[in-house]
Amino acid sequence: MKLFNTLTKGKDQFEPIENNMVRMYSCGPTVYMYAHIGNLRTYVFMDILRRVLKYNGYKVKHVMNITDVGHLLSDADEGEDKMVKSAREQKKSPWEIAEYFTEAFFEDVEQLNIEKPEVICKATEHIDEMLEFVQGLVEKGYGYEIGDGIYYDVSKFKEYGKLSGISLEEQMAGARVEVNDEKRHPADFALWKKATKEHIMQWDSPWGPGYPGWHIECSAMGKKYLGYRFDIHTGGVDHIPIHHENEIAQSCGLLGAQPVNFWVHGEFLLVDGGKMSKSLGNTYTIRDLKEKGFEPMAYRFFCYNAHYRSKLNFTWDGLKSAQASLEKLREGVLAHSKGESEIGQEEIDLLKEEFLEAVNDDLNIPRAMVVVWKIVKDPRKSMQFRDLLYDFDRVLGLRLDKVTEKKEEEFGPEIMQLVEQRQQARANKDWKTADQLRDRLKSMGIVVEDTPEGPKIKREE
RNA sequence: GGCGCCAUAGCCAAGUGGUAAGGCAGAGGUCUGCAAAACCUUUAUUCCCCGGUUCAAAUCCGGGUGGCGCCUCCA
Repeated sequence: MKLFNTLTKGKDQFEPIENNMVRMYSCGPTVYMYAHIGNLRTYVFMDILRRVLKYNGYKVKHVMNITDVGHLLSDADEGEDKMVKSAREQKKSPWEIAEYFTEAFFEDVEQLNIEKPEVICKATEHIDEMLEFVQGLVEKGYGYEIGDGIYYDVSKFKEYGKLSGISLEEQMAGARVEVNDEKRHPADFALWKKATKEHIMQWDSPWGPGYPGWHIECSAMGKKYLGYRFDIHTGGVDHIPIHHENEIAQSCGLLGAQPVNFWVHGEFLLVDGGKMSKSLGNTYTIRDLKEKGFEPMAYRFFCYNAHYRSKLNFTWDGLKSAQASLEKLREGVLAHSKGESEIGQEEIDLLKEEFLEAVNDDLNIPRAMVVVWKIVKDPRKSMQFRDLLYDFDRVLGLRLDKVTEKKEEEFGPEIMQLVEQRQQARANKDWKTADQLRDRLKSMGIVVEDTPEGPKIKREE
C-alpha cells in the first residue's frame, strides 16, 4: 500500500520494519473537554488507517496516549495548564476532570466504531519514563536547565524543522516577542517544568517538584511501547510544525535517529467554510449531533465524503445528506441479504481488487465508496454481494453486519382503529376521509404508507 | 509580514497528461385514488480567469483572481 509521508512529502510504498507487524502511535486526546467533531475526524482517519493495515493482512500494535496533564495554554511556556483551568472552572480536581472526559471520549469512540488501540496510555502514569527521557537528553547535551524548567536546545539539532519545512531562521522572522530570555533560542521548548507550590499536578524530579513538558510524553511512551524506531505516527496537521517537530528533535537527540518511518497527518474539519472556534459556537460534539437527531455513525459516514488529507467542510445539510446516504446503503445491504442471484467469483474478485486498490492508494475512501455504491445499486440481488459489503466493512466500520430489518412495531388500539377506519374509507373510495385520517395520524407522529400488502405503519422519524 | 493548501454541477466531492467517478438534492417516468416508498431515466460540450508547453491539459508551466489554513493552544 501507498501512504503519504509528511517527512518525504510524497506517497511512499509502505513496508513495516518487522515483516508482518505494524507498530503505530497516534496522538490522543487531551482530556479536559468533550472531543469535538474536528478531533473525531482525526480519530476516524486513524481508525481507517489501522483497519486498512489489517485488511492488508498486517498485525497492528497501536499505541495512543491520553494526555491528562501538562499542556499549557501558550507556546511561550506560559499560561495555565488546560487541565487545571478546566478543573477550576468546573470546581473539580484535575484528576476528576481527566477521568470524566476520558470516559466521555471512549463513549464517542465506541459510537463511531473506532477500534481501540492495543495500548492506551496515560501521561500521568508514565512520569518515570518521561523523566528518564529528559535526563538522557540533559546528559547528551540537548537539554539544559534554567529558572523555570529544563529546555531542549534546538540549535543542537541540525534537522529541526524538516517535517514542517520551516527553517529556524524563517520561524524567527515571524516570531513574537520572546518572553523567556533565559532560553538559548526562542524555539527551545520545555521538557520539564518546575512547579510552584500551588500547581496541583506535580511530581518529584532531579530538579525538584515539577511536571512534564507537552511533547515528551509521546516520545517517552512511543519508545516504551513501540521501541526506538517504529512504523507510523499519526496526528492532526496542526501537530506538524511544533509537536511532531519537537518529538523528532527529542528522539533524535536521545536515540540518534529518526524515531518514525511514516508521519501521517489528517487534515482539519471546517465548519460552514471556516475554522471551528469556541467563540463561533461551532465546536460541535457527538452529543450535539445526537440532539439534532443524527446518528454518530452518520458523522463517520460524512467523513468519507473527502480524502483524509483534504479539508472537509461540515454543514448540517452535509450531515443530513450523509445520514440519508447511510440509510440507503443499509437498505441496499438488506436487499442483497434476501437476494438469490449467483455472481461469478471472477466478478467478485474484480470488485474486491478495485476496492483494495482505492484504499491502498493512500486511503482513498471516497474512491472506495464508488465500488460500494456500484455493488449496492446492482439490480442482481445476491448474498455474495452482501458478503462482499461485509468484507469491505472491515475497513469502513459502518457496522453493516448489524443492519437488520426494522421491526414491525406494535401500535396501540387507538392508532390501529384509525388505520382500520382509513382502510374502510379507502375501500369505499372515500378519499377525503381517508386523507383526513392519514393527516390525523401524521399529527400523532404516525406515518401510513399504502403498499400492495396493505398499509405500512411507522413512527415518523 | 512569512509559509502552505485549495478552486470540478444546487451541495459534498473523486479524478494529476488521453478526452469529466460517486453520494445528496432536483427533474421526468413506472407504480399508486392521491401520497410515500421502491425502481428506471436524467442533470458539467466542460473543470475560477488569461497566456504557454503538448498530437492531446481539469490534470504540467507562468501570471492573475477568489477562498481557506498555519506561523499562538488546537485534531
